[in-house]
Amino acid sequence: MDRRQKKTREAIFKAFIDLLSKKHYNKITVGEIIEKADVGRATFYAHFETKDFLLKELCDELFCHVFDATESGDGGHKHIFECEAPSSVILHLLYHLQKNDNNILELLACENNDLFLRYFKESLKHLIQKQPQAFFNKKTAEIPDGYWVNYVSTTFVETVKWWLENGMKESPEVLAGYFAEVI
Amino acid sequence: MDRRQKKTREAIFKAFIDLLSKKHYNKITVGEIIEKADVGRATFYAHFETKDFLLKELCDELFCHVFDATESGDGGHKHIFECEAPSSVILHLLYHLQKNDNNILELLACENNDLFLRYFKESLKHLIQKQPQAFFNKKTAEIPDGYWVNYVSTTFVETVKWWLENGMKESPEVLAGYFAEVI
DNA sequence: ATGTTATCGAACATATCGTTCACTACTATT
DNA sequence: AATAGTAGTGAACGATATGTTCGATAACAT
Repeated sequence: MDRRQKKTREAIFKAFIDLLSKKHYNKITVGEIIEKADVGRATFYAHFETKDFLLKELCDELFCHVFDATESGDGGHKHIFECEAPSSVILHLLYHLQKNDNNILELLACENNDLFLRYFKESLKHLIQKQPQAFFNKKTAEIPDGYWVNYVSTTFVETVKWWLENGMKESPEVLAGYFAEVI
Repeated sequence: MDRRQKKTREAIFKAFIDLLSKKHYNKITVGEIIEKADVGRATFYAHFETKDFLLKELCDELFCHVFDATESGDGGHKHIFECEAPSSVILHLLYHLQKNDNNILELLACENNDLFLRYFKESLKHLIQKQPQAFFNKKTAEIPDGYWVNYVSTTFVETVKWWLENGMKESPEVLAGYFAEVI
């Protein structure tokens, strides 16, 4: 990819994340984004059809990285959830969050980012459906699958949100304990 | 209150609910609302400062009615949650939802209404904190209160949402069973 | 060196917002 | 029934944001 394109794209993402952590998505204007990113108006629209698409692409990039990370070269893990015992998937994810890869925390922590949380939850749902053994161990037969998947993913998202809103004082282990407790 | 004021206010609420059930809050314009409500532009702004305030007032009215209903005259209940055994609070609430008082269902069911769900959840939190015995019976000591309250209210909201999205085939009893099961 | 592509920057038409104002219609009170 | 007060009307307005266009410039790949 052209170096210029990459630079522009990243500048826009960065400006957008910056703004998202300070104000509500609805109140952010394209004008603010391009000013902060120091990018021409036409350039913005050459990259993203609308502000909504910008958010979507941002989410795709972030969650793709978090849930499907492939690190090449430095001997990193191939796939977050294939190199771990299923029981520690949650813990692993919490560690990633604690390290704040990709500044994902700013976005999860800030109020009013429902769209963002929705994407997070959707990614989780896919994960749960792929790796049910990590989550389904306590499932009782009478509850429908769809209800259970929704329940588990929501609870996890809310657990993380609560963690952030309360200063992330707990260790990932303690938090995973809370999560396991209610599930 | 002046009959005209009341009529206008209700026409605006009705139009707004109508639109909310069809499209995303962000995409609804004041122009659409006043056209559907058949009300002058200046009139709208005489009643509501902005679209955001309209939503807030709508939520206040609906949730106030659902959570704090006082029916006078026809021998109705004084306060939904004072005339019931604590254990059936959830069931009672589900019955109310099933009857679709105030068209609240359209709003909960439609996609993208996060603001609305937030209000619902906040109301629930207050309820839980007022009536902990209805929800806290299974609480284990190690979990922080804030986490638990958030967990229970979120799970309830998500339970209702799941119910709606799947056609409300289950009876309130069955659904309360699912809820009790996961909690 | 050359053709291609990305960005710039300014201008543009369009849409929505929230306000204003003179005018009309309704309501409550006497 | 007359009147004073209140609410709604509808058109117009300035301000702001949107998404597009286009010629000029600079960076890129080969």
